[in-house]
Order: sequence, then C-alpha cells, then structure tokens
Amino acid sequence: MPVERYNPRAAEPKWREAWDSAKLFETKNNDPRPKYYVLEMFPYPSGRIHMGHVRNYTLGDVLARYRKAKGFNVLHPMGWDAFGMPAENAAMQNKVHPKDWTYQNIATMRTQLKSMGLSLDWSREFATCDVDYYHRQQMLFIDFQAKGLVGRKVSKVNWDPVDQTVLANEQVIDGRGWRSGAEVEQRELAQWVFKITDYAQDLLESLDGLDQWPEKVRTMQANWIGKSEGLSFSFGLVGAPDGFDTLPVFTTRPDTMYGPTFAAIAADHPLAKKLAENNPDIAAFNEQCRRIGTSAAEIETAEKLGFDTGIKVTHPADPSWTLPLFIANFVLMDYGTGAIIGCPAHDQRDLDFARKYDLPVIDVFLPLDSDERVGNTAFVPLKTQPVRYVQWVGEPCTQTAYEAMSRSLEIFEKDGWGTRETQFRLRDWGISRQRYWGCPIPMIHCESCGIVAVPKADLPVKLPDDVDFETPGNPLDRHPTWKHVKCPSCGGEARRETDTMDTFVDSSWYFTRFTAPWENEPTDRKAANEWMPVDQYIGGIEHAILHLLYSRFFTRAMRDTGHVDLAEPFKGLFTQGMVVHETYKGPSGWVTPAEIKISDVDGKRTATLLSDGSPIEIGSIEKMSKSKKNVVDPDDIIDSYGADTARLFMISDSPPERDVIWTEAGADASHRFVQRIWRLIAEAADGLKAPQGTAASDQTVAKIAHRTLKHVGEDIEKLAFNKAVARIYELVNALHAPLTEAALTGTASPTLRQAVDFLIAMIAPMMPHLAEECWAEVGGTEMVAARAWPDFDPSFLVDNEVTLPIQINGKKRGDLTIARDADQSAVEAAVLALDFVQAALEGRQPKKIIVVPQRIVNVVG
RNA sequence: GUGGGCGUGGCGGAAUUGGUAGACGCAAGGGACUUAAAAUCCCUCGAUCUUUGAUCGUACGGGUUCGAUUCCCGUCGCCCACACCA
Repeated sequence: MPVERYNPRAAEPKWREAWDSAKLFETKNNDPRPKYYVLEMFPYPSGRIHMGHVRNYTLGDVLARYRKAKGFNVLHPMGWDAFGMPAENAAMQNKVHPKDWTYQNIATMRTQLKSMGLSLDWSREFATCDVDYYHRQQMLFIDFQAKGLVGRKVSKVNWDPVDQTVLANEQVIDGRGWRSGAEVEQRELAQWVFKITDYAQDLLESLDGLDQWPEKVRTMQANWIGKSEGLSFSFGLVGAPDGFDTLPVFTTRPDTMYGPTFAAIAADHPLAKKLAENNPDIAAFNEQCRRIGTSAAEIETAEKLGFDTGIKVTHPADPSWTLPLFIANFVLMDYGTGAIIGCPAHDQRDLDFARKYDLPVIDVFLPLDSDERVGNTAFVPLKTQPVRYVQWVGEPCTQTAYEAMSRSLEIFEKDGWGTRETQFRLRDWGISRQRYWGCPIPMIHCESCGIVAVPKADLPVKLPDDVDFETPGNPLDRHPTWKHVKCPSCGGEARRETDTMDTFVDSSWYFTRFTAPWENEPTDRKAANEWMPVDQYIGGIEHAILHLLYSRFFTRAMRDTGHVDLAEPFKGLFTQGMVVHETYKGPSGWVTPAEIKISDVDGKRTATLLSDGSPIEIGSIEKMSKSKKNVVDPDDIIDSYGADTARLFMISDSPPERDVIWTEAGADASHRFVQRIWRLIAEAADGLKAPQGTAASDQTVAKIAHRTLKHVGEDIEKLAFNKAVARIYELVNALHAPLTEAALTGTASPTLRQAVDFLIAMIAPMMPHLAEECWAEVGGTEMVAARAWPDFDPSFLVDNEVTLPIQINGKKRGDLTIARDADQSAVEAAVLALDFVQAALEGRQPKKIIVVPQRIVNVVG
C-alpha cells in the first residue's frame, strides 16, 4: 500500500505544539524521581544560530530525551550569554541600542532553536543582561567582597587614545586600535579582581576527582594553574640604587645553587625601571624588551638579549661570591619575583645566554658514565635519573635531582637564608571592563570613606538606558547623572564605579541560577544543592580553560558565601568537535555552497558556478566561517529537510568529540533514512495496528530488536551516538523484509509490532518528530516523548548455538557452529573432526588447541 | 621546545580493550522497475595473483604472544594545547 512521503514541514510544527501544550519539558523542583541535569553551553546572541549550535544542542537533546525516557527528572534549560562587546559594536556601527539589538537577536535565535524540536524547559529561560539576573550577580559580588574574595590591582591595559577606551587583546591589531587605527598605549589602571589564586591549590587538587572530564581538559587546567615548588631567597646587591638592598628570587632548582654564573631581572622589574631613570641605554633596552611579546611567532624567534647593569649580586650562602646582574628579555615580571638565577650548565636558555655574553659555566652534576663538561647543549636529565653531583651544598655524591633538591632545601632552610615556597602561574582574575554593556560593579567611591559597597537594599545598580555611542569613551563614565550618588556610609557626594564585569562572570554561575531562576536570592539553596552538579555539560573545547576554571572558582566562592554546598559544578564534561565544510573558490573569491553545483564522474568531483557555469576550485575542508563563505544556514536545512534530518546528520558517522564534515550527500542520506523509516512503518501500519499470530515465528526479528535496544541504550549513555545510529540502521535493514511482507499481507506478528515499538523508542531521542508521527500511525495515543524507554528481554540476547571462527596457526580457516554450552573437550573434538582441520594437520596431532569460550578456537599444529 | 592525542578501504568511521579487520553510512560501478526521470529495490565494492582458491594488508621497522589495529621498543608523518614559567 503506497503512502505519502513524510512531510516534516507539516509534521514537525504539529508535534512541537503538542509537546508545548502538554508542558512536557517543564521540570518541577519537587519531583521525587532521580535527577539528571543536562546542560549545553548557552549561546551568545550574535544574531542567528549556526551549525555548531545545531550540533551542540542536538547532542544534549538526545541525552536529555533519553534520560527522561529512562525515568529521570531531567533539567534541560536554556538561556543567553547576552552581555558583551558585539552589542556595543553594533550600537556604534548601526545606531541600535545594545539592549534592543540583543533582545531582537534573542527573539530570532529562540525561534530558530525552537524549530529544532529541543526538549528544553523554556520556562526557566533568562538572559544574563536581564536586570533580574545581574541584580543577583551584584548580590554575589557584594557577598564575595565581604568575604575578602574581591581585590583591587593595578594592571596594564591597552588604551586607545582616539576612542578613549580600553581595548581587549583581540581588538589590538598590529599594535593599533581596530576601529581608530591609533597606536595603542599601555596604561595602568586600578582594576577589580576576584581572588582566584586563593583557591589555586584546591582547584588543582580537585582536578583528580573530575573523572568524567576529558583528560586533555584536566591537563590543560593543571598547566594553566602551573604549580611549582622551590626555594625562595634574596640576593644581596652591590652598587644598586638606594632602596634596593636585596633582590628576591624564586628557583625551582635549589640543587643548582652552586652553579649560577649570573642573575637577571625583567625589563619591568622595579629595579630595572629605577635604573632606566638615569641611564638612557637601559631605558632604551627596557623599551625594546617591551615591544617584543605581542605575537607568539615573534616570541619564538626572539633572540635572548641581556643588558649588563654593572650591579653585582652576592650569593646568599657566601657573600664573597658575586655574580653580574643583567636585565634580560626572557625574564617575565608576571611570574615568580621577576628575577632569576642563571645556571647555564643545566638550563638551555641560561646556557644560550651565557655563551652569548661570555659568562662562565659551572657543572653542578655530571652523567654517571662520563666526565664530559657541558658544551653548547645544557645537561638536563630527568629528575628521576641519578647523576653525580660535584658542585652542590653537600659532599660530591650520586643522587637524583629530586633527592638533591629536597636535601638542598632542607639545608638552606636550616642555614636560614632560604625558604621552601610554592608558586602558581595562575593570577587573580581581573574582571573590570571599561564598557557599557555588562553587569555594573556595585561599588561606590567616596572621597572621605574610600570604596564602599552598594547596600543590598539599593540593588540593582541598573544600567541607564539613555546612553549614546556617538562620542568616544565609556558611556557610563560620561553619562550626565548616572555615576553621581550619595555615599551610603557618610551621605556625602560620591561616585559610582563605572566599570562593568567581565562577561565570564555572567557565565560562571548561570547553571546554578537555572535551578531556581525565579528566586529573589541568587540561589534557592535547597534547589541548587539538589540539582547540582550538572550531570553532563556539553560544549566546545575552546572553553577548556577559562570558562570552566572560572566556573569552578565561582562555585567555591558561592559555597564560601553560603549560596550552595558544593565545589565542583560539572560532574561530566563533554567537548564536542566543530562542524566543518568544504570551501569553494572562484575567480572573484570564495563562494557559498548554495551558489555552486558539484558533479561527480567516476569519483572525480568538479564544481561549477550555478549562475554562469564557470569552473570553481574545490578547496580544503575548514571550520564554517563567514569569511570563507563555507557556511550552511540551519534555517535552510530545516526548511528543506526538516529538523530531524539535521539532527540525525549531526550524530551519524562522526564521533561527537571529533569534527563533522557537513556535506549535501550526507544530508540527503540522512533524509533518505528519515523517509525510509516512515515508509516502512506507514506501509505496514494496518497490520501493525492489530498484530496477529504467534511470537515464536519471528525469532530473528525478536533477537535483533532486543539486542539493538540494549546496545543503543548503552551507546547513548556513553555519548557514542554514531554507534547508536549504526545499530539502528542495522535494525531497520533487518526489519525491511518483514515490514514489506506485512505491508503486502496487511498482517503483522506481535513480535514485529514490538520491534517497531522499540525502533520508535530508539529514534525518539534523535528524531523526535518522526517518532511521534510513526507512533501515531501505528495507533499510539499518548506521545512518544512522554513514554518510557522499553526494557529488553535478556533471554533474546543469548543464542543456543554459537559460531566460532576456527584458526589454524593463527589464521582463520573456517567456522564451527556448536551448542553454546559445549564444554572444552566437546569443542576440541568437533574442531578436530572438521574437514579443513584434518586437511591442514595431514594426520599429525596438533601441538595445542586454544579454546576461548564463545569466542574463538586456534589449532596450533 | 614541552605536554597530549592520532595514523584502519576512494571517504566518514566500526572492531565487545589481546580473539573472524573493514560493522554502519557516503561515494562509485552494474542491474531491476519505468515510455522516461525521480523515488525504490537487488548485486559488486582493501590490494595482488595462476580468481570455486591463495597470498598480502590497520603509517614504517622490530619485539612479546597460540593469536597484535589493540601491548612494548624504535622511525616517520599529522593534529591539538601550552610556550622564554626561573
């Protein structure tokens, strides 16, 4: 019986309305079922969704729908990371208010996301630019401040003198402002910081417990935190300006304290700056050092340069031992104390420097088997490898670097001139942004009282709407009235802080807010504690360090200010790959996939321009980007194929953690599969509605149905969606013949009906609209999205007979089908009786027969 | 440079963690149906050879093992991250 093609354009909106009106995906906080919190990283409302969003939200939705079917109370919310610079850029370029621009984009993107059929609880939706949200963020800030987690720090910013504004690093192009083209200046500004370094040790140690995070991300965070243990001490200074009596230094290699031949400081070191005041050469050298370091490539190739200050430092263990003090371009002010001790024999960088400036090289330790001194390659063995120490604090001996480091530390501490210290690379989180479109920092500057927090009763500090972006500078700062305020402490004239918060602050707790977005306090503690941590967080690898580290810090800070009772916000983390696409280049530049036609003759693909047939070069496969024009618009795909096809494509073939290549052929294939499922089920629907006959006749169907159900469930739980899809293909292939038969005869067995029920349940998380349509077609009444995941019957998973591959000397020569419970000797006897075994053995006795039960047999002859 | 990962057909990728290599899909070729097309269905599809079979084959070279895509050593190549971190 022929049926009409499945029409997603009609079916999909119908089912979305049905889910909506049943409020199927609205989650209650007091639901007694076990909880499961699925969260995809929320989007920035840039204007339209892109294929990367489609992939991200499909992955999360498959999991959310599956968990819901498995009986969990699933929280799957959505919101908007809505503050940030693009809104201000749009305001300047198109004269749109950032607020209007942002909320319009949100409206567009919400509609687009809804067309994907996601099982989201839209009742919890918020944007970080909603006053209700940033109001609570200001409450958190004030609590953090009271707890001592907020500080002030003077740090350098990129200042655009024409636009009168601070620039982010990415807005500085070749040393010039991206808009004005003016040469960027370095200015020092007092900035607000969160004291993330207070938690450095905990943030590092706790990474061990995050066993459902990718190892790669944990490593990246550990490196970012960058813990090192070593010796802290001070050099004495000879010939230094007044006020510089000693020079504090940190070294991770106390075992090499008897091998240094120079000391060096950063160009930004206070001593270097002091020296520059009276010495133009030093001033020029420092300036030169500062200019290097804008791009990674320059740093890589930069030659190690030093400037001999003429000052001598004295060794702490022996004041008569002096070393020259250099200013060096490879010493960083930000790390340690901005001063190093140079031990050329055992550090390649120090050695290069010593050779360049003709400094001596003292070997601290030598290899066990050679007396060869260091030449132009530093001797840097593993710290676990024993070496002969010849120049160190103790008697010459053989030991590992670890042993020597620990013994040296002990002795130096006892001698009283050095202390054991732990250094972190991690720095405090600067959150001040001199911009309008962000959460205002709720602080007040008063001439007489200093810095005072806005009382909670006076919150929120709202952004003023009447701002203009015509003139340069921060609109909050030049607003006629906004910043003028009475001091909450003395009542005198005071002024508001005009900095707003880094948008990473907004995204550091939105996942907690989702647990009770209606609450007056930042959190409903009970709800937050019940829902958190997020069971599965899904997003791009680009957030591996900052967003995730800040969120981990923020959750701890919220714990320590009484808003939640946990430290780690994300139990499981999954980093998905990108959506990539071929690029196409014509005589006048890149062209979009929609503008070309691809033909394939015997595997040779050529492309021509649709408009005039001119040849187009097929380029490399790259991340979808507007500049390369290799983008595919999700709206176009959903319009022409439907959301289910787009969703299926996103999870087929490529493992979710890898990049997926979007191709027309692949989209067609996914669409064919959607149609195929529909056709097979719809054509057999009459029989399937009223199954007849006995179940026993369909053993093969029952077996594959139950087996597939088991495996697909397991695969989804592992987020191995590509494998789950392959399993479903196999099942559909197997059901093809019985369903075609059922369509012809108009009858179906209960087993076939059950297999179809399983199939519908399994496609439901992936292709939810199609599943509903099929389910209704076979007479289902309630919605599939509200139904439970079926249970497989384990008895169908075991066969009474197994087919074992038979190897002779490790090479497969045939099969043996035998009773599943046949014992070893029975298997051996049966194997030896096989023709090809007999032939191979030529009458000899086998040396050995290896029988791996239910797996394989290997005859060694 | 340091750290991590990876290398399987024309392509995306499977392979129950040592047990039949290439599931499933794409592309390609052949066929059926059709006046024709679309759609659908069937067949072939790692390489080589003396082609009802055999040999080789998971980047390359060794090793362990009855048996290696999987474990070990070495070489080559690719990708990612961090990067003058004292």
